[in-house]
Amino acid sequence: MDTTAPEEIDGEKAPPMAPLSHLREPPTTKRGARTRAALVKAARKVFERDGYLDTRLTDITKEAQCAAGSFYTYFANKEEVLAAVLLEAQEDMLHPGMARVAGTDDPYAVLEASNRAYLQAYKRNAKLMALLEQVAQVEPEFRAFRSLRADAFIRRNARGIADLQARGVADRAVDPMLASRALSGMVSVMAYNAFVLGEQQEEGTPVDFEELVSTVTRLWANALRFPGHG
Amino acid sequence: MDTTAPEEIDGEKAPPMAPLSHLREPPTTKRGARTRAALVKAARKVFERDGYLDTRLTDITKEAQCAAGSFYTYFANKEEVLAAVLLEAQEDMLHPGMARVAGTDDPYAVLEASNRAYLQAYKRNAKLMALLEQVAQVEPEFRAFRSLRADAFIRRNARGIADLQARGVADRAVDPMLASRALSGMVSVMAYNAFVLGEQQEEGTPVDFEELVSTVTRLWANALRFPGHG
Amino acid sequence: MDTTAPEEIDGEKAPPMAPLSHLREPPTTKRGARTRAALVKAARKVFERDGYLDTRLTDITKEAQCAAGSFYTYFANKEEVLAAVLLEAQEDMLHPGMARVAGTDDPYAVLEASNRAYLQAYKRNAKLMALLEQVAQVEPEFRAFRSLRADAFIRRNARGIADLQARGVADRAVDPMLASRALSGMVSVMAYNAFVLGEQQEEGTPVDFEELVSTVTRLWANALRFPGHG
Amino acid sequence: MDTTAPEEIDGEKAPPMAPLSHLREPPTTKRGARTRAALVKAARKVFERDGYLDTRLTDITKEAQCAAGSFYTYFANKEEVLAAVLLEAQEDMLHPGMARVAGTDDPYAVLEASNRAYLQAYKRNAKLMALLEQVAQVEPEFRAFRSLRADAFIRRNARGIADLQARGVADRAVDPMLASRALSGMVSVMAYNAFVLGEQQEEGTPVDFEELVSTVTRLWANALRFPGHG
DNA sequence: TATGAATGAGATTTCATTCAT
DNA sequence: GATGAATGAAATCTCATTCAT
Repeated sequence: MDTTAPEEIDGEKAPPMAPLSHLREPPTTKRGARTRAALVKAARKVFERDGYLDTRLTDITKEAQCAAGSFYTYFANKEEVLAAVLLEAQEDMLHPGMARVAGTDDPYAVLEASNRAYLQAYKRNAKLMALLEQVAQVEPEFRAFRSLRADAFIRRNARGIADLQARGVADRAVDPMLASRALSGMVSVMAYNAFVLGEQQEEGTPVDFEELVSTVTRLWANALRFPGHG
Repeated sequence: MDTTAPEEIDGEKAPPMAPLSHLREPPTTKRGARTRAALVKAARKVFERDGYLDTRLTDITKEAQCAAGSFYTYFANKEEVLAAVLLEAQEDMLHPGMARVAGTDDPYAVLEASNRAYLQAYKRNAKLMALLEQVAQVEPEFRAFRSLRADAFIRRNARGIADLQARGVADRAVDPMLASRALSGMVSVMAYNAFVLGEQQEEGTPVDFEELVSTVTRLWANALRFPGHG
Repeated sequence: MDTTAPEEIDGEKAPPMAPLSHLREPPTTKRGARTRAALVKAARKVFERDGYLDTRLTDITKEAQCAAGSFYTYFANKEEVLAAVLLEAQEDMLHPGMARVAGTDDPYAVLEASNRAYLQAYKRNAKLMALLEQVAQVEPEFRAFRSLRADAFIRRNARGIADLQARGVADRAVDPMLASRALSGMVSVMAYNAFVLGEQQEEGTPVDFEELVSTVTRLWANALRFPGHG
Repeated sequence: MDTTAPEEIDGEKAPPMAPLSHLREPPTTKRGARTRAALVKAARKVFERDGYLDTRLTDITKEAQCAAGSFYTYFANKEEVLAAVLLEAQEDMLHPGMARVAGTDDPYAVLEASNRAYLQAYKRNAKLMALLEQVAQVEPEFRAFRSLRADAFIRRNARGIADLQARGVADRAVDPMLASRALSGMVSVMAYNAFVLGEQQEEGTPVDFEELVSTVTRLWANALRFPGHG
């Protein structure tokens, strides 16, 4: 949707992951760094496999092939490893290789590219998104993080909508922020259904990716009354 | 959106709550019925207050003013009480006092009434919806129930969309089912954000209910290219 | 020393064991009462045998022949059982079958009887006193209890000293409270050395009980300049 | 009380701190000596601040600004550092800059000077005395050390009492050793109450130091029936 | 049916001590 | 000697579920 680098949207580079930054000092030695990395990697794997709640700390240390006590050298509890996991993944989750469509200004093309990029990123990180949804239901800290991530997209898209309204391309009757909430939400539910729920239940027709992209794009464009795509 | 009784949508009366029907025989004595009812009522209260995961069985029995052991006379575990709770509430959650707009066939008016009814029902049962979202993340059984509920709306709306397409009122370029998924999803996210998340965090502007209704209705109508609302 | 019932010393019946009264509801059933009693009894035994610090909760439940979890039906932690143990024993520890010497008003005889009673009670409860000394070093709550107990005696004896001063029998040059602190302290150290330390180290001459009584009594009487015992 | 150098009291120079002498070879290098000294100093500080039991080895090494592992180069465990700490302090604790009252032989004046010196030393080392009391409840090794220290004073004072009895100044009816135990104990309890407990609880009237000295001295003198101080 | 105490598996967490660098 | 991460044996505490009364 938008064509600016995400950091510049609000005119400032927001501190990312504010709610999750209770992290302690990074290890000083190489060995320490290795162990910590092994723990984070193991945590991600186990979380994605078993879910946050069913994961016991020892599952993580077992997977990381270290002693139970070693966990506490780097993290105070399950929440903290999860924060580390998300911190490592957030770059890819938040900035989905932006939608700069070469050589065009066509709003529809830009919108489609934006949606495609979002959905690709969602798909790529589907397991982590599933995890985030689960954790957000359980730990307020991560509920805040989920909101943060959602808001990043919503604001970006709101800015895009406002631009198009200014250019006379989008319906001026709707509040850009509210419309963005609704339409961004629409895309994210579709993504959740397709890539999270769609995977869990083997049955059912998996939606075709391109059909997904084109459907949400068309609905979005129509909703804002882009001209000429009748 | 639709104008038919919900049960007839698919041409058959689907067994509601299929995933939740592991319930045992109802109590035979009056006393038993009273105890069971007290437990279900207490469970709903405690679940809504503390969340599913943080609720201990003894919290429920304490609230119901009966002994811990009595619980097992009626339910095998926490899941079963929750099923009972949802079963009692599902009527209101599924059939939001339908949108039969007296004396009009105006698709826009019907759509708006439908959305208003949906959002009102969501708001009315917001705590239960929050609970359902939480539980769906944790117990596959209830994930299925959540899907069931969502699908009921989606199918209903898909039928509505197909009707409008047949009448030439809605854009025929989109698949009615896919469009319904997207647009129904859009409305439900908005509801979740407004009535579940909006309540949890005291800060922030609570969205005005009528603005919510009109925004989602306008976007929906536009997305399907209803004529004449330019 | 004094001849009044201890409760009346301060003109009011002080709430005994104030610092230790975090006890929860007593069990309702007979079975519960039995289990609780078994736990308290077992706790006393194990505490006296192994010391407070080296006692694990499971040692207590093992001794009481019940499951580890049952402990928490009655007590929140080790401190609480200890409080219960001390509560049960406090009567005997605080009111050592008072020194009412029949048919005499002889201050020396009264003093001696008082000291004998004190030392007998100390000896009788020597293991518990040892425990209390240990715990007082570790848990502030019990430090307060120890002080409470000590103060009960000190105030009682201060009252006795003041009486004797009024009757012209005791040296008026000393502050009764300060003198009582010193002399009561003297007796309690002797008791601690004899009955706590004396037992722990098998070697060494165990002091003769009557010699102990007569020595502290003589020193006490002299210190206050009782007349006529030259 | 006594007028002889402490080492000569028993006619022999007793090996001081016998129970604590499991110490290993002193470090050979300067660097080693420095590290060891830092550890002992840190240990004293942390022990006095947090108590023996609540002190973790890493608290000490952190305070000493060295690595956890370095601790084991010099000490086998917590007990050993404590022994080192006490060893360094024992000189001042045992030989309180003796009471040689210039130009007088007045037993009362000597006694008072002796008590003042003892109480001053106690006050000076109050935190260490508190520590010693705590540790004595927990580690038999240090219980023995505490006894050793107490006995040093008791024997010294017993010798003094015997001298005075020989000179006809003190009551011959009491056993000098037993009397010394009682009276020395009296002084030490007062010191403990004033300087250890008195500090812990901010409330309450702190006893005036000189009043303390004069009270215990008067009671002590009276107890032994020093003549002429009526 | 109702009661409420008893059970015990299982998860988290601490920290003295070891050991590779 | 010094470092600081790794180890793993405890110990506490929770709570769903059972069961005797």
